Amino acid sequence: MASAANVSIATVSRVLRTPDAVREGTRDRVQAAIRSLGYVPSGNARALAGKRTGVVGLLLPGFDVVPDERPDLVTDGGVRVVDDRRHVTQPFSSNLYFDEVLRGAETEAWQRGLALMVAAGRGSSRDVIVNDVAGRVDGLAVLAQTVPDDLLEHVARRIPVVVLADDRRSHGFDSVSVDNTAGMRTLASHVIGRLGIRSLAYVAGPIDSPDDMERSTGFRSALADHGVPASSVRVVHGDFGRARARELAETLLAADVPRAVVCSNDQSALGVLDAAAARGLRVPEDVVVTGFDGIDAGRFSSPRLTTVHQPMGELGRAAVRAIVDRLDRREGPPRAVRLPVEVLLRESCPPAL
Amino acid sequence: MASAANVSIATVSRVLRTPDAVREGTRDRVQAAIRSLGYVPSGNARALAGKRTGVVGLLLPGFDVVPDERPDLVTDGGVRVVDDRRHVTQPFSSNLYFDEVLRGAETEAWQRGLALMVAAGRGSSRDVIVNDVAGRVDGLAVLAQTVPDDLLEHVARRIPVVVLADDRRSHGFDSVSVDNTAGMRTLASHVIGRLGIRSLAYVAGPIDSPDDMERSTGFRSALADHGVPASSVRVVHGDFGRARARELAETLLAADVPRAVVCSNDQSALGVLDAAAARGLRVPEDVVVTGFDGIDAGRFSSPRLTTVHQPMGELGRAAVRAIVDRLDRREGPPRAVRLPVEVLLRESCPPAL
DNA sequence: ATGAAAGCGCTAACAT
DNA sequence: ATGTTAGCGCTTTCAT
Repeated sequence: MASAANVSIATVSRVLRTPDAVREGTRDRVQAAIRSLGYVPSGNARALAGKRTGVVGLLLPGFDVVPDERPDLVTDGGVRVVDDRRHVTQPFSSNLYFDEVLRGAETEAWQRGLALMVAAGRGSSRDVIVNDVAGRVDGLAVLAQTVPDDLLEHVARRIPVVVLADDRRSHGFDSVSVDNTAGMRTLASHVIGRLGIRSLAYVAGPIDSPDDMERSTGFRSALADHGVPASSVRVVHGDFGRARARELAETLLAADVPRAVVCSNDQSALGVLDAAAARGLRVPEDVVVTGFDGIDAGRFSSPRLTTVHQPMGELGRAAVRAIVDRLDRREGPPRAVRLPVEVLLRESCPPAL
Repeated sequence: MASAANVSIATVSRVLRTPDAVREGTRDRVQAAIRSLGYVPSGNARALAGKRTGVVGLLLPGFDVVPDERPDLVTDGGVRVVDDRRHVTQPFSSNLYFDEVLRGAETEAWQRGLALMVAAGRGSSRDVIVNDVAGRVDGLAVLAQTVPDDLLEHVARRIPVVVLADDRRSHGFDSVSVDNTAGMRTLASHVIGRLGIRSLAYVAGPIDSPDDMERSTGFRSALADHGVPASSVRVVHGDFGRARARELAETLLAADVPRAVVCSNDQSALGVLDAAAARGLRVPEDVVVTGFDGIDAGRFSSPRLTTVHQPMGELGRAAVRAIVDRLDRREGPPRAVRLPVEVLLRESCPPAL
């Protein structure tokens, strides 16, 4: 390549990185050669020589997509024809969540001239994958609970690691998370203060979930703010899943029906909606229901779900920013970025009754 | 690193790549050192030495996310509260399309021990980005119309390139696309042959769209198959957009209403649904409507949209497979993979009337 | 303004 | 079974 333009390899490098440092005639000659030879510089060699890769990594939890079963109606001309009328809508929301994070990270990365390498921490090969991407990038963003702590610590000794959706300062990692507490506090204040509801139930998540803990704290703050005794609130613990929440709500809504059911996440709230419908209770007329997350299914439920929306795309963007920050400032205590959330009032708990 | 375990650098390499070629004691010593030093091997150096990166690239069209505007209701405790009741659902479907492709590619890549680098060909910096990823990967998958041909040809001289969702054999590229023709033919056959409808209208897309051409061909085949004269079908050309389709359909459904409106894509079909609703026509009782693509919005429309579903995830997977194939067999004519589609019969055009 | 040469951190012969 | 060594394709001084 270099020889085709009668220049040294160093000059080719200059044409690519610092074109102004090369005389015009020479530059043109080199560029012509690049074109005619179909030359594309090796990013790997560059990264190796330059001691930085210009790539950031993003580790998502397993993507495992389970295709749903639908009966063949006929197979006509090699094309499957399926009766999709009763087809149960997939709980695709969790995937969407990651997709948005990914898109945010992608956007921010390229805006900063960085490439993005994605990987999903799938099962057994996870360690290999993690090391593999860690060895190719300048910094790594990891979604909470995707990678065990010890592996993360190992990697963090070499490159900046930022944990998403979980405040890990205490573990020594930079983190980007969402303001669960303020979000729930605001939503609950709406229910109690604005709508004037004082008969409440709370559907919590698993006791060990950090998200749930923060949201519960926010909920209790709202109670305190408005002088509602915590003891007057019936609290049940679900598992963040729709089915379990529905079971719990069947009981909750059996007698002495609360005027509001506040849930720690959207899936639970959807389960409560299911139970309310089964019991013939109208939402929001008989009971208002709220969720947390802003998953897509909540936009399509009936009634549509009032919730606290997490800025997924921003999470991805902030992650990349955090990595870049850390790259510029290798030392210093871990930082935690808190992203604001947004309360979305929809039909299941409207602005006013 | 090597010295910490009293071995040569070559032995470290062996422990990592061919552990069995190293005596157990030595291996343990090296692994201990790896752990205690937080050593992560450089993927770049490896790629450089090994003459292959183990990474495939995926180029998507711009991800540009336009956040929608919603009015602030109040801002309470730093948390925005928004009345989201009338919030128009975003046409997020096109994004979902790419997300699924991405997920498919991701899955296939990691199953084959390859990493995945993603980039969105955004505006001006596109050339830079393309070259940047091209220089870092063993092969590149590009979504149709993301990158101009000359750039693609340049890159293709160095690494395998496969074009997605567009049959580019004629251009010399490998490609993975979807069987538009058979899909439309099958769906139209259902309408004509099975439902016995002979009064049809067809909403086409832009005349220069390869997708549209194939679908039109499939449609005409179905007409011929069932002896319906092409001249009896009213054909209008839209732009694949919902708004334009609605305008066209207003006219189409004004008088002499066809029993079926077959559309070249889902967005158009949704526009037709809009028009039908505006005119007080019942779907499917008065007129049946079909689309093509299988976008999510069609699962949530009312009535739900009968369509031909494209296997987006498979597209991504097949793309990675095509790259790997080509890597093993650098020479030879371009190959075109055709993926099967699936007809999904939903309420807008049910299995039977 | 350009060339020469020393690495960057590995892998892959080739030796021992 | 392990060490030695020559690159891989660049960037970056240091000369010229």
